[in-house]
Amino acid sequence: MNESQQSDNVSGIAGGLKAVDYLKRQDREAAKRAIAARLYVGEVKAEEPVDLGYLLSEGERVEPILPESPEALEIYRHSTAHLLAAAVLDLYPGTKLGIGPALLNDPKGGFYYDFQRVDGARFTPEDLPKIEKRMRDLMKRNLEYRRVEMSKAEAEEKFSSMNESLKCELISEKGGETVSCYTIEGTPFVDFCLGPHVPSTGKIKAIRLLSIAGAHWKGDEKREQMQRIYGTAFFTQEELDEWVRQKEEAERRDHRRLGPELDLFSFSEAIGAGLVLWHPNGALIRKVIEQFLNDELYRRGYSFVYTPHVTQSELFRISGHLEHYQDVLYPGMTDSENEDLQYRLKPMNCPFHIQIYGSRQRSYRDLPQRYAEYGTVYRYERSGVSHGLMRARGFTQDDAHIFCTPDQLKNEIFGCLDLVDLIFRAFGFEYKAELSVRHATEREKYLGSDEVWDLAERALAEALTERGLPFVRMEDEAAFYGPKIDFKVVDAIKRTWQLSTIQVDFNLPQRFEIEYVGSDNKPHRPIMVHRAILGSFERFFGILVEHYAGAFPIWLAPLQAIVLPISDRFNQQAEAVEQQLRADGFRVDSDRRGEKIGAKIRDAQLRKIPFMLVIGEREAEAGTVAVRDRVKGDTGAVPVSEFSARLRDLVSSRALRT
RNA sequence: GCCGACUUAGCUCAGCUGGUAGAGCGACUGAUUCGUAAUCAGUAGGUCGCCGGUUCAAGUCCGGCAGUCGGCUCCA
Repeated sequence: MNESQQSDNVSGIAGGLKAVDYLKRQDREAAKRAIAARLYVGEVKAEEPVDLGYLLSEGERVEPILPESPEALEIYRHSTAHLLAAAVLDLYPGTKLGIGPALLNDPKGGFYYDFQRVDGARFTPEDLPKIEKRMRDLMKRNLEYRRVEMSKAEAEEKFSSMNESLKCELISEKGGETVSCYTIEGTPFVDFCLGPHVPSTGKIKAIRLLSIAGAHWKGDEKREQMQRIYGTAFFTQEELDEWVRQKEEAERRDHRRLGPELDLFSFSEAIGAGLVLWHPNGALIRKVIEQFLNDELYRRGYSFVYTPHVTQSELFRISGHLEHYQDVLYPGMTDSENEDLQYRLKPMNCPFHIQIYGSRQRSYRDLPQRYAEYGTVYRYERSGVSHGLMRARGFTQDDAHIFCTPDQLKNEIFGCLDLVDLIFRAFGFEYKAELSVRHATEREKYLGSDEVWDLAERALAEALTERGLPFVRMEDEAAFYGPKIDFKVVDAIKRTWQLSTIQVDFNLPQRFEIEYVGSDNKPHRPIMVHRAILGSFERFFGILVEHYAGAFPIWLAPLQAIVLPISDRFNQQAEAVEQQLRADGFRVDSDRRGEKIGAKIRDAQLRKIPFMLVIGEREAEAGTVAVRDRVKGDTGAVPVSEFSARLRDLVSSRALRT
C-alpha cells in the first residue's frame, strides 16, 4: 500500500480506536505484519513511534511499522532485550534490572540487558543456553507486552516494593509527571520504559544470546558493577545466520590471529603488554608503506624531522599535556645527577615540532612549514584496554604539523584532503568525512577568538565542499583548542575505522608563544595544523591485515612470488628463475623441499603468496613458468621475462587485484 | 583500573572427583621424484605462564603476580 492512499482515508476517523484496528481498516495484511506504528498528529509526524495497542485521539492517524521499515529493528531488539529480562527474572527471581537497550550496527550484538543477581550470585556462560531456552518458551506462548501508565510516585513505590532500586533511580531522574511501564503477560517482569514494543512475544522470531560481560551502572566506574548479557535478534533465521557468518568472517580476519600465523608481528610477555615486535614480514610491509608516504610527502613540500623519545617533563607541562593527559603518561624518570629534573617518555610529537619551529626566527616568507615525522610515542593505556595492534602502548604516528598564516590555512587543508584521498584509494578504502565545529552558542568553552574560529571552520568546510567531499557537520564536537576533520574508512567487510584527523590548533602556538614576522614587520601567531593520515602504523597495519584478510596486494606482499619445482630434478631451473626475478627487483623465493607439488601449492596458498610459479619438464624446456594466481588458480605458462614485466606493472600501479 | 573467563609441546587442543603428561598438525631425519590445496615411515620436543602455600603427593586445590580474551571505563 502506498502512503497517499492512507492519507486519503484519514479524515473522518474518530478517536478511541486502537492503532492496530486503524491499520486493519487500511490494509489487513500490513496490520498483521506490523510490529508498531508511526504516529501522525494531523500532518505532523510524532517524534516517537507507538504501540499497536495505542489509543488514537481525535485527529491522529498511524502508519504501520513493518519489519522492513527503518525504525523496526530497534523496536524489535528492544523488545527482545525485555524478553531476555523476563526470562532472567523467571529463572533467577530477585535479580535487579539495569537498562536494556537495542544496539544497531554494533559488533558486540543487537541488544543487551544489565543485571545484578541477588546475594552476589553470578551468571556463567553455561547459564546462557538455559536463559535462551526460556526466552524461546516465552516466544512460543505468544505473551502480550502490556503498557501501563502511572504517576511517578506510584511507579517509584511499585519499583521500590520490588526492590528495584536502580529503576527507582532512573524514574526519579526523569522529568514529567507520568511514566510508562511495560509488563510481559505471565512473567514477573515489569520495566520502566518508554516503549514502544512489539505486541506480543510471538512476534520475535530469531534470537541468540552471545556473551556475558561486566558493566558499571550508568557507565560510572564508581558505581556498582553489573553483569551485562549481550544478544542479538533478527526478523528471520536467515538474517541471523548471515550475521553469524559475518561475525565468523571477522574472526577469520582477526589480525591477532593472522599476525603470528603469517609471521608479521608478535608481543612478548618479557617486554610487556601493548609493545609490538615487528617481524621481518610485517616490517617489510611497513617499510613499503613508509616509502610510499615518503615520496608523496616530499612531493608535497613536507620536511622530515626526527625528535627524541624522552624529554624533560617541563615540555609537557607547558603544552598542558601533563595536566590533562596525566593518566596515560608513563611514570617520570628522575635525572640521576639532578633530582629536580624529571624526564618523560613522549606521548605526543607536537611540542617537539614546535621546538623546531621556535629554534629560529620565522618570517611569513618561510611559511608554511610542514614537519613530518614517523614519531614513536608511548601512552600507558590501562591494562584492560589493550587490543593487539589496534590499541598498543607504544606506537608510531605518521604525524605532521603545519605552521601557516591564517590566509594559507585553506590551501593547506586542500593539501591534506588530497593526500588523504590518494592514500585511501591506494589501499582500496572507501571513506567518509566528519567536520567537528564549535557549539552553536556556548562560546566560552573554547580557546581563541571568534574571528579565528570562524575563519578556521569556514576554511575546513569550504575545502571539503570545493573538493566535492560529502561530510557530516558535527556541532559541539570540536576540541576546546580548534575545529577538525576526521576521516573514517570502510573496510572490505563494511566495518568502519576512524583513521585520519586534521586538527586546527590555536592552543599550542599560544602556550609556546611561537611567532612569525609578517609583511607589516610585526610579530604574528601562526596557525598550527596537526594531521595524521594512517594514524599509527601499528593500528593501520592491524586494520590492513583485516581488510585484506592477510592477502596483501602485490606491492605490499612480503613475498610476491614463489617458484615451485615439480620435483628436485627442476630445482636448478627454479633457482635460476628465482635469481632472475630477484635481480629484476621482486621479492621471490623458491620451495625446493622434497614435497609433491600439491603440498607446495597448499603451503604457498596458506601463506597467501600472490603468485606461484610452477616449473616442470615442459617449462624447463621452454624457459617458461606456469603461473598460478592465489585467487584465480592456474593461468597458464608464460616466458619468465613476460611474467616479470607483468609483475612490474602490478607493483608500480599498486594494483589491488591481479 | 574494574567484572568475568582463560594460560598444558612451535600451533590447535585432550588430561574425570589430586597419584606425577597425551593426540593431530608442524619441526627434524630417511625413503619417495611426483603436474596445481596435505606422500610414507621414523625421531626429537613439555621446569603444565611465573612465584608462593596446602598435601605423603599438585597440570589438577588455595593465594599473589604477569599475559591473553569478552566487556565496562578511558581515548583532552
